[in-house]
Amino acid sequence: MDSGCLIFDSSFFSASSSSPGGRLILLGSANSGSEGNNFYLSFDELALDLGSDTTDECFFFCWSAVVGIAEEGRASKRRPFFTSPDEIYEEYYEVLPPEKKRRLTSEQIQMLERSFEEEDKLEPERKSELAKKLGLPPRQVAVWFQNRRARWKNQQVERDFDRLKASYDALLLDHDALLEDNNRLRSQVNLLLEKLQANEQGAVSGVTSLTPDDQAASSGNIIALNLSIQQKVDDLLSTGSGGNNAMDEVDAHHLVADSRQPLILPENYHCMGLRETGLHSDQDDVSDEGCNYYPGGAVTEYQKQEEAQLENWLDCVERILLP
DNA sequence: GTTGTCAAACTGAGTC
DNA sequence: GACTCAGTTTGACAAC
Repeated sequence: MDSGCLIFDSSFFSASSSSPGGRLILLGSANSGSEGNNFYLSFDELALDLGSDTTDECFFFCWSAVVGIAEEGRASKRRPFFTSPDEIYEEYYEVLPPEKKRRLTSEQIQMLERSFEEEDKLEPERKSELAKKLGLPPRQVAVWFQNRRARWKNQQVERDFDRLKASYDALLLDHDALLEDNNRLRSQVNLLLEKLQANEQGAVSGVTSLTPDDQAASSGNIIALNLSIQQKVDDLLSTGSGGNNAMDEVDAHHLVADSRQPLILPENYHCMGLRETGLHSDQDDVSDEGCNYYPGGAVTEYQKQEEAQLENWLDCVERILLP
């Protein structure tokens, strides 16, 4: 007798060989032995057979015919018929010698996966039901669900990582574009500062280094710069920074709190930038009424006012452009 | 034969 | 006590 076996009542042998019970008996009679009126079948042979092509229904039918379990080294342990499939399962797997890892069949895995998709938690009733359908001990079904939940969690972490990385890459592109804008605007500011300084030196000596055209161009540049930055800030505030939500929520508010106010220029600033040369910002649709026009040439009060305001405004620009 | 990967199974702590 | 979870161990299997 093997280390574990089932003992069948001799009356069981009268079952038809075409029935599930008959199939089991045929196997038993072929591979095992007999003791008096009882016949035994090794667990190994039984498990092998049940694991191959025996249906779930056959499994239960067979087990309901079991009348006892015997183990090597102990007196034959007799017991009445099992009263429920669960009881049969428990006793079968308790007596079964500790197996090495049981690989699940693809059919079993498919059924488990379908069940997992429906619900990743396993209530006791569902566990028993699944265990019966699969021909597995409930404990193994529970372990499979536990491991499956762990695998799902790992996969979720990987999915989150991919999503965040894509978001980061997009943000990086935004950042690079902003840096480029920053540098371009900064060089414009430097250019204007240089011209401003040259103009100041000219004022001291009574000669302006700026021709009327230069002055007009300079003012035009300032207006364009102003509009460019204002547009940039407006874009950031209204549509976000290139469609990145995280940036929208953080940086746009940052701009509102820290940087927008300085961009509010003196009321007549855009007017002072206008020249009789006809230079006029296309985007500037504010009326020209009340504007101060000043003639080119020698330093005037207008120029002084403009320089003072320009310096003030450049401070504002610096606060925005410099980190 | 060694190594790496994956999945089954186990363990201990925490929760209800 | 039953259950879940994070972490770990162990065995099966494939690739080299």
